[in-house]
Amino acid sequence: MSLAAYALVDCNNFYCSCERVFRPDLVGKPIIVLSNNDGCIISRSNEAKALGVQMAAPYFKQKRFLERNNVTVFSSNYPLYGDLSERVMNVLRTFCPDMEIYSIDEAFLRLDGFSAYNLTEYAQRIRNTVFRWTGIPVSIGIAPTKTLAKIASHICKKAPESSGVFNMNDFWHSPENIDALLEKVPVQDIWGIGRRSAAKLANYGITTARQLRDRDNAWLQKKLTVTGLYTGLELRGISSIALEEAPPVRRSIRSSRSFGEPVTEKKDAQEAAVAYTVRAAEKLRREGLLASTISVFIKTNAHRPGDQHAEYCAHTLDSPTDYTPLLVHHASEMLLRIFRAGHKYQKVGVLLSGLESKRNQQGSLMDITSPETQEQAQTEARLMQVTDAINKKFGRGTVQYAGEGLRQPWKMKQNNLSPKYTTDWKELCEVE
DNA sequence: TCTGGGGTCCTAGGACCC
DNA sequence: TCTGGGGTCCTAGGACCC
Repeated sequence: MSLAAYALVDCNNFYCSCERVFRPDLVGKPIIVLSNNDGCIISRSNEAKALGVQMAAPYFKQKRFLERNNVTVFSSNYPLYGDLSERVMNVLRTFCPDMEIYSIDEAFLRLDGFSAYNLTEYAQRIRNTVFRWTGIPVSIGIAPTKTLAKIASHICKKAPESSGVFNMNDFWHSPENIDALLEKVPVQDIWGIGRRSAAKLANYGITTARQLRDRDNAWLQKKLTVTGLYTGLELRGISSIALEEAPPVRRSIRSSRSFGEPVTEKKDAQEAAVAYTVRAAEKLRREGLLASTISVFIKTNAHRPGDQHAEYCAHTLDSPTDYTPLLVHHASEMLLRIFRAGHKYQKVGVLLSGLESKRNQQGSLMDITSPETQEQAQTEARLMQVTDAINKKFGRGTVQYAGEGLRQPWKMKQNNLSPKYTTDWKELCEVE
């Protein structure tokens, strides 16, 4: 039987690469992309990495250094990244229909059926095509399991001579090569092993992927739960984490942001809670879902130990809904309940959970409710449809809820935003 | 002055039931 | 009144991911 073959296609420094597609003048130069609120650094070009710029470093601490070194800085522009991601995924699908979109910049492909091809060459073709059609450079790791494919893609990024593809299957049948390779992988670089588990494993003298692989199943399960057991099996080449081709059913929708400035006024925190509820409810309807529970949380800045307050409040509705005014009403009320004057708040968030499909619900609703209730439900649904349609056509916030406020002093910072080149007619790229 | 946002899964423990 | 096993469901907290 031939070896299973999973490929992980991973976009290189994805957000930076997206910015460069529209700014070719920045190719070969150091650039970075910041998190929301211009808080910390979440993507670095190779040139920025070479300067020693650290991932997740707070921007304000690096600002001087970045200026001195002529690093170009971008606020994150998610509509742009989402659009380019979709284009990359569409190209990949033409090469392999057995595909799992794992994140905005990664996809797993199941390449078993392509044994007639030389897989390394096939991956090379995928890589070249993605770059030609979208401008995004990718790395591809191939191995008998998803966990090993992740490792293969890391290896490939670190080794320039791999020319963007690393195929572990090519020498799977020489165990000493695989041993040598896994020996060089630190345990915390393995998919599914985070900081806490790595620290725990270090206490048992386990610091490399090879050492983890060689522990027995019972030990792995005892120390790291079943997820750790699966990781161990996958490191041995036994596929235990399946390809998920259909996106999993969503369980929750969250909307939360750090404030641009610390918030001390109840009214401002309440506006933010309302605004986030409006956004979460839009997403709910876009995906044809209803929520049965809404929660609101508020917190102060964890980096300011002198002023700490964090609280959370949940409300379960009589029946699941996607009606914004009702959700806004509950969110607003809960916020007032958890807000305490005298604190400098950093963040408010809204979580919708207990989600179910609207389609399943409608039938049963019709059976048991009165004509008046049905009519009201239809009026509400139409109102939501109309506001969604207007906001889609003319831009978010064209129709706004009064509770969201107008001045919005709590709004996040985005001082280095690039234009919406691909998703907004007003900001299309101009060609001269 | 300034430190992201949005998700999932697993386990333990409590409440409740037969 | 006391005793017991076994099952389900829910929630909070921890850990992980990109």
